[in-house]
Amino acid sequence: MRKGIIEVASAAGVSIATVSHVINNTRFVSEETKRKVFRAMEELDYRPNSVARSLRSQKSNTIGLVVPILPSDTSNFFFMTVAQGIQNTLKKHGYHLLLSNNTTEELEDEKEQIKLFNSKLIDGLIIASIAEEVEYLNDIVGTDYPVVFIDRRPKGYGGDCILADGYGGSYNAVQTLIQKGHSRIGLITGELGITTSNERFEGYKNALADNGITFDSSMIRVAESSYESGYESARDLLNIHRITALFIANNVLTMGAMGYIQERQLKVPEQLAIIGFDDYDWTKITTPPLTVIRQPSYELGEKAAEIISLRINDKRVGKYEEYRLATSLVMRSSC
Amino acid sequence: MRKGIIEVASAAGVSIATVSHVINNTRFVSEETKRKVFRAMEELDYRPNSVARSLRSQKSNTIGLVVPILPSDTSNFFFMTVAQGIQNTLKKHGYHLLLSNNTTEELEDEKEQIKLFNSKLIDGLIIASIAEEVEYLNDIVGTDYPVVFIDRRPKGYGGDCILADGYGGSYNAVQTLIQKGHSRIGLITGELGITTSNERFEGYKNALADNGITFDSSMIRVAESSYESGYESARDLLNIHRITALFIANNVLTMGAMGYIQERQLKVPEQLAIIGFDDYDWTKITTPPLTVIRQPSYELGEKAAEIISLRINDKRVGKYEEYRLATSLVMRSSC
DNA sequence: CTGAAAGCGCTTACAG
DNA sequence: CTGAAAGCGCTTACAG
Repeated sequence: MRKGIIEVASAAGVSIATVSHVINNTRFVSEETKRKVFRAMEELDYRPNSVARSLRSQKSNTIGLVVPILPSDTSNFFFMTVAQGIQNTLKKHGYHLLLSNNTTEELEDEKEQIKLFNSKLIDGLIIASIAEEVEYLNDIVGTDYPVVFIDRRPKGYGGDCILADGYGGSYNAVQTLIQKGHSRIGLITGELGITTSNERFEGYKNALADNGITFDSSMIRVAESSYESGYESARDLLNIHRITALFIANNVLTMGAMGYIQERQLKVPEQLAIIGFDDYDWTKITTPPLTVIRQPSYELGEKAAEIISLRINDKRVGKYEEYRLATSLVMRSSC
Repeated sequence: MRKGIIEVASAAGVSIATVSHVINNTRFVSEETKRKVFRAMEELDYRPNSVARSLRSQKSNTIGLVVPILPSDTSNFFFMTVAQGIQNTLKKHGYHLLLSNNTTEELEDEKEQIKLFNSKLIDGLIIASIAEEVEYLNDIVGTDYPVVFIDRRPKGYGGDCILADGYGGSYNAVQTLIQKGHSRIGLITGELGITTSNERFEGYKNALADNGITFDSSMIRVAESSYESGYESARDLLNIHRITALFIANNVLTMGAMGYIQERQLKVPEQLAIIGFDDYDWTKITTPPLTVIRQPSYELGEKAAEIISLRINDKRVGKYEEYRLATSLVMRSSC
């Protein structure tokens, strides 16, 4: 049986109101009284029941996180790294993290998860929505708590947005390949629609254009996010085209494409120059080690956690902002 | 403003008690009345406030998960995969998942996180404790809720235990190397103490012994769990010894060791045969693709979630059990 | 077959 | 400087 505030109050010889105010530092209490209360809490090993606290104060100190991770997609560690960044910084701010994966890529599923969160009374929501358009949030969230969007920027609802500079990273990658003398540069990208993929695609196109290289859509493969799909895209592309370089615009696809390239025993970068996406340790151990565009995924999570806690505590009011975290080229030996 | 049970009751023309009983199916209500209540709930888009529900019923439908993941250890996806397995099956049982990483490898931190969970009223705890001895749980958890241990089996507190057969996997790996003609087989293992590492170490030793090969402790490197540490261990081992085969007993260390081996341009398996641990997609794309011991991490999470929900609902009472999930050898080209 | 009411453990006006 | 009491939104004996 855990002790409650009543036991503490009586042990300290004060009212429960005073105990509460001492805990929350919410009105003046004399040093003397404070000491007695602290002592009583100590002795009883008192921990405030945060369920009761939540019910009364209508705050839960809990943030909900919804990210899309297919069960089949066992290699997509991007959102997991983001989640870690979120969790670790949320903890510093005294918030808990309620985790929910959208495993079906269905919008209904996403809504359902948010509704579940609602019944638990969350103070904020961090979401990488699968939808391009999230007007539905008006019905479900209303103005009950702030929403922070990560990785992609949907339309139709107001919230801060934490993104990596995918456009810049992609431009940079293609520019680098061009400078190395390539002009027949293939692209494997995740499905278009979400801003993330769109921007990376734009970066590819603009880098070509700025260098006077004609865009050829047959050098592009749009793939769903899976190892197999990356593998097949690389195979198709390399069998049809005499491309001399390949840029792969996301981490799972990079892995799959490398699977095909390793199997086919292509000499990299001599026969094919490669730049992949996302900097994980495994990119150091391919043969040769992979040049990649790094996006700061952990930091993206940290930032999202920071921003949402500012919003919750009204430190930041007014216009929603978009935060862009820089990407960078990590040069190794594949190009 | 969200609607409460009172609005539903008055809209349906019944008492709140009846509404509650309809929702929870907890006593007989006439079909007629049920219909009215359901209609009212529908119209008002009523969602029970689970904070209030928790406070009153002393259940939260929430499970806490504590796993150790160092912030530096950006490649340790084992527990993340486990967490996914847990989350996905918990969702099916109607439970939420509260996630907390122990990022310091300090026992105090672990305790603190559990205490935080306690104040939120969790119904169960799933934990991969960093401690070999968890008697402290008696004070913190008492008998308030069931605890399920994953990945490693600590002493001093009663709870079901979900483990992979690390001993068997390790034995199998070494046995395989021996059958390929190797007798000078190095081992890189995570720090001993936790049962996981201990068992894998035992498997290594017993496989040697059963084949009449003398154990030589100078062929062993004990490393902390990081890419760098794996890299350095491989370097040390290969510089000192003429080993012809290497077994690496965890995933992060495998990656680090492969980093060194790739850099040194060793011919695998000709100059060095290798078996690693954990089957991730990246093991397919090294040169050559890596033979590994697979442990079913996602399934381990699923199992943990299943067991804890059985315990919570008293479907399973009595003696705590240990569940062993089989490991398997995934043969590729590195040995 | 259903209702009136207590109470889960806190926070927070109100009052002095 | 501090206390008495209402109330957050439910569940659950108790009663009929």
